[in-house]
Amino acid sequence: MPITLKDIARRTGYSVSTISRVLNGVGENYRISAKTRLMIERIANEMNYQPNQVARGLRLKKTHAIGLVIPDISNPFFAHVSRSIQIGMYESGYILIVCNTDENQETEIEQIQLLRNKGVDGFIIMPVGLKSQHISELVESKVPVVLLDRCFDDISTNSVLVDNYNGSMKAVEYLLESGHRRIAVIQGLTKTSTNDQRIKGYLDAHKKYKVDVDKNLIVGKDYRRENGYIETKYLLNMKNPPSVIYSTSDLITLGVLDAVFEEKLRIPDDISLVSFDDIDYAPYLISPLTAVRQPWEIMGEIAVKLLLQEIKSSGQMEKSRIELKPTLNIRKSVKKLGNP
Amino acid sequence: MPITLKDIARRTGYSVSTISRVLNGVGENYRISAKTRLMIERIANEMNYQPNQVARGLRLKKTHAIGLVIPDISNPFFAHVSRSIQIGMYESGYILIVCNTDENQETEIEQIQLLRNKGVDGFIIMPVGLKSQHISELVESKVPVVLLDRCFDDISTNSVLVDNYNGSMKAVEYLLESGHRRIAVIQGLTKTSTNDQRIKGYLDAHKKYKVDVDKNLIVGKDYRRENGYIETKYLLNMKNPPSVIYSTSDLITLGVLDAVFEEKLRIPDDISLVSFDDIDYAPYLISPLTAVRQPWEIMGEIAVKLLLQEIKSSGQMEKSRIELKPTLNIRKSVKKLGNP
DNA sequence: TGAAATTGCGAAAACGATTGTGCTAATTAT
DNA sequence: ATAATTAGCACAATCGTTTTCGCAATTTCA
Repeated sequence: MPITLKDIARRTGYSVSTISRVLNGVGENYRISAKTRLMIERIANEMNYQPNQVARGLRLKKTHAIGLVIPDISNPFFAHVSRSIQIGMYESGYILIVCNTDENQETEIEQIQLLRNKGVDGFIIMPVGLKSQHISELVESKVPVVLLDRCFDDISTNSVLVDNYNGSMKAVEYLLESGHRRIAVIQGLTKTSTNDQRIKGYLDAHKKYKVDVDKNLIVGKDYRRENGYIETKYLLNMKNPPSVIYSTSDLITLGVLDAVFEEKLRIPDDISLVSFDDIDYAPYLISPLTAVRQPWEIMGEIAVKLLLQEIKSSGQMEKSRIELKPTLNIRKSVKKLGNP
Repeated sequence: MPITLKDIARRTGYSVSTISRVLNGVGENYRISAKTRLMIERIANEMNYQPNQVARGLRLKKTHAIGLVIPDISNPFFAHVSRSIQIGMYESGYILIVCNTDENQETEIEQIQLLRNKGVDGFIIMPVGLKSQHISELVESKVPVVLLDRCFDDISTNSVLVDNYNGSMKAVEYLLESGHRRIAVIQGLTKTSTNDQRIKGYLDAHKKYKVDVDKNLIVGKDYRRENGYIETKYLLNMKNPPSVIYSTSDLITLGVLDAVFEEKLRIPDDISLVSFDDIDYAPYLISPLTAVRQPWEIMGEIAVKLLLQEIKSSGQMEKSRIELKPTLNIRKSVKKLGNP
């Protein structure tokens, strides 16, 4: 049985309220004498008193817990961001309740509701991105929220993301400059801001270079490894296959590699590859992977900062949307073609 | 303002206790008439009542939250296990409070205490492994605990781990059979069960093959990438360098790769490499990596199962220690040497 | 018809903390 | 000497649930 204030009260002879005040350091305000204070503190220590945070949460309507909602913790991008968030939040005295939505919109809605009932003080959400109403309800209820990675244009929230449009554009421009003309792209979840921006970048880069886009080269529908595998199999077996595959996320890239190796093709000799999301192992892949890197740690740290501010200002803060620049790490997975 | 039982009571004219009983589905036991039940349920739905889990947690002394304590969520091994645990727990109605200890023993102790105060119903802990007293205190207090990955022999807890000894032995035997005689090993955190078993496997494999061990080839001290980097730099520049480096974890392997590439060496021509912990990208590394694979998902699922049982039996269950077999995935990072 | 049984529900005490208000004794002021 | 302060603390309400106990009204039974 854990020690409660009542136990200390019995032991010391003082009342529960006095104990509470002393242990909260507001004894002086209530004119608790120094002698009493010291004695209470000593006994509390002796008994190793640990405040029950559930009770405190009920009374104060603050749990010092925040909900972290992510699609998939085993995805390196999310894992790194999560770590950064965890550390920042813990330093500020918050703990993290982590939920995986598995890229399922309904699961996300359900989990957010559950977390609200648990009384979390705020949310950092990397949304699936298909629906936004449940999130705008949060915002309207003045629940502190920060969106990460994907965002919505129709609701005003704090959000942290990378400039997906420009990152994608840079990557595709690089491909075009390298002489590629048939550039396949494997999309992530369509109808999400992130994906649409990346595709827009892809299209606009083509436009800028006055290269026509073959719509058949725009494939894929979600962020799973299988999506990468299936679409790559399809692309590689086209009558007129692409010379390069642009994968829009690290898990997709893994599927692409599965298929490329199954087909016994070599990168970049037989097929070039570029990826949005740079993983730790990218430099050491069989063909060091050219990839767009998102600043993980920074994204996490900024999200933490925004959320803490939002909590402090209790929803009165004006929302900020922070967009970070991704960088293109050029390695060796893209073949230079002679100007065609 | 969220709706409370009191609000529904006012609206319906019934008492808080009646509302509570009806919404908990035990109305019949208390002879609440069908008419009343239906009416209360209807109104509760209309008002979109969501029970306050903090209050419920206080009253029931059950939060339906469990603490997941891991060294580092950005490590792929831990990330995969965590995902598996998250999914299993969520299915059973539990949410996860996740803490990163950063391989710091004191942080771990602190976080476990914090989680207890938060009233978690149980723990799944992947301990740092240097101290065990705080964990045995948990067990003595009948708090449900499952240890994962690393464990302690001196306390009796549920634990799930791989057979590190045999996994390590298999890997080193393979190296010896491949003709290697100077096998360097980069350790993880020393004095932890996991590491010590792996080193024991390393030593016993040598013994079995009657090969003397050069103690200078046993290096390293923790699981960080930097450790892999530094020790590899050291090993590669010895007067009599090893022909193969055995890295005991994926993060270390990353550091090894950093150093090997910096030295412009080729794998396996100039230096062979084998790793404990198989990562998703292993087959696609510049030299497809030979590695010991731990069954992530299964480890997570078993941990969940054990914890749920332990919670149900409220600490009366006999503890089980479940050891899984790792497998050696042989790829191409180890050079075959002619029998020396 | 009166006692016993049943129906249908409410009051109130927890759970463990925080906090506004109030009360008594000692001290100070007048 | 009496009134006014002040020091030092306790009471009790509160947060939103759950649950034990019980009570009045109705029905059943003899």
